[in-house]
Amino acid sequence: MTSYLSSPVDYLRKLIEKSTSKLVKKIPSFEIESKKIEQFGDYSSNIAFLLAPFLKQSPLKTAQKIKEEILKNDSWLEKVEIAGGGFLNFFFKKEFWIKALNFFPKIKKAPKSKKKPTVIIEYSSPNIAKPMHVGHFRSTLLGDFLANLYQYLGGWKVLRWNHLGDWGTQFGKLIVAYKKWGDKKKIEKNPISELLALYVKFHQEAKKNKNLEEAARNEFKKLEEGDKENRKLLDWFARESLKEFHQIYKTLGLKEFDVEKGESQYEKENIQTIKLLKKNNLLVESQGALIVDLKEENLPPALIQKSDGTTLYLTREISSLLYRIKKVKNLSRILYVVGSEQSLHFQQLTGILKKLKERGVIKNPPLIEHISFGIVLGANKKKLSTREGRIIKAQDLIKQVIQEARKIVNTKRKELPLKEREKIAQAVGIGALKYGFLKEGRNSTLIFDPQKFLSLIGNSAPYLQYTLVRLKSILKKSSHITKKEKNRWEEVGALELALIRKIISFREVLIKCQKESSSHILTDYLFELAVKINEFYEKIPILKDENLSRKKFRLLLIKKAAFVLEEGLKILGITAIEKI
RNA sequence: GCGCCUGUAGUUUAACGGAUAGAACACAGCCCUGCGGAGGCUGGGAUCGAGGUUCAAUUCCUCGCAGGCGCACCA
Repeated sequence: MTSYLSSPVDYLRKLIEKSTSKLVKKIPSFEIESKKIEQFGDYSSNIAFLLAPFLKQSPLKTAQKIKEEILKNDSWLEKVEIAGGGFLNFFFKKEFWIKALNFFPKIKKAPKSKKKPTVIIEYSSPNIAKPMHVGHFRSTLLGDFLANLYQYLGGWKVLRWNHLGDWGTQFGKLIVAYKKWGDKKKIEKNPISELLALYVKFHQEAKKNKNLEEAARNEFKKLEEGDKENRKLLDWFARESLKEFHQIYKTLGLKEFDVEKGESQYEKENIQTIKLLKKNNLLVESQGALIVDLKEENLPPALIQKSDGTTLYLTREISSLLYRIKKVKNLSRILYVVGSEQSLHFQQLTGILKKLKERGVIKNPPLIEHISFGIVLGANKKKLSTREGRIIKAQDLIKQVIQEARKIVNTKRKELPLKEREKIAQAVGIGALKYGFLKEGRNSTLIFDPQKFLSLIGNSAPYLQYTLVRLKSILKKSSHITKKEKNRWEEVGALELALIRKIISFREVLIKCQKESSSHILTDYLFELAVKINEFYEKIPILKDENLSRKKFRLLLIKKAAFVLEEGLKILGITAIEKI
């Protein structure tokens, strides 16, 4: 009944649909926008522009007609204006906004069904024996955010999946290097940097000694053929590396993964995969290797087995996909949060899945979606290469950001005990880092400048954290707010209205984030909300107000805004601290 | 060579084809007798180029220019 209170947009949409159904047979999909400029109303629609050609009238006249119909059907609008040659601008009554604020954030709960569809969100996926670097942040943070978002919005069983890179000829190189120059104790002490050093040394030596590459290929071949010694080494490398990765995840405050499974775990499945593809006449021999022809999909051929009989990245990806389809109940969607440089890879994977479906091998394949994002380049616009040591390690960056936050806390909050300052520095530093990645749309190439992530002012996590702390501080100092009290104060000003509008649209923003698999819509929204609320309490003293009902109303506003900020930060994975 | 992506203030960026292109940083000023100044307010400054489609183009199409990423035995 009151669901329109949580979504004015839905209300308007239905209203417009009802009001135009007499005018045309089929209503084209139209737009309802929340407007930032006050004179354009609370929301506006372009419906008249779209209907005008059907009615063979000017947009202006069409708008006039629609407006007449709307006024017959509606009871919540203060007025409807026509402007800009045919835009319909809607102004809600204040009464509506006050009711909506009291109602927020209640929503209609989706009926509880036992068979929730499962979504796998695959992200982070670091390579064993290599340091995690800034390139991994985009996947890791966006993936964690998406998983939080799906959980928050409900209706899904979410599986967080870490697909570890622990297979391939590079491990042949590492085994050669370890056998030649490795030191077990050193590695146990400092696993990844020691393993990386070995890897780098291999490449240096390989320039002089050409037999090394050959030896590496051999060691990897042995690994694929099940050599126990090499397998043991690989598993050990993996265990030691994971220790460090988990440390980073913990520092970043990520939720734990439900599944952490390396590429090396699909040996049996690889055999099955190749059998399956062969059986369905999908494999073709070409230059001694086995490929799937994807001309029908307008894609280059997909290499499945090398001429020496070993598998490739794509082969293991297919195996992993088939494994998930077999093991995960109600699997209906997989989001691969992986860089855009792999887009061909996922197109090929999709193409192969399609062919398997056409042949009836897989009946209800999940929707697989590559959530791609632009690569992260160094400040010199060059790719961050592990091999050449041209990377910014995750741990170093985290330390740097926390240090920056610590400096500020130490000067601004000298009076707090050390422990508390440290807690703040952590939350602020890591928050700023995460926010820095999440606030950007995911398509553009990110040129990574560490300085940028050290900024703790402006559109940043600390600004939001700071705002929230202040809001909470105001609420703490007030005792005039209870849940039961209704707000009767109705002389709401423009600032308050803008705030209510913003607060109410929280859920719409989240849904948009889900639809577009992007976090920047939420960060932008939270920032705008914070700016508005800062402006609000900067200009209007609340606690000193002698008009009690106005004061109560404003406190309610603060309370709801704080709620949105806190929930929003949680979904972003940023800690909302009590003190700052 | 082929394919995909990107081009917006000095910098980093936002805008399902919509009205006056929105921010942040930096820069120039202003506001501490105030619910926490990691704040608030004011100001200057931008759509790579040329065509086309449209009532309306940063957005769509074509051709350029510039950058990035892929393209068979790496992952």
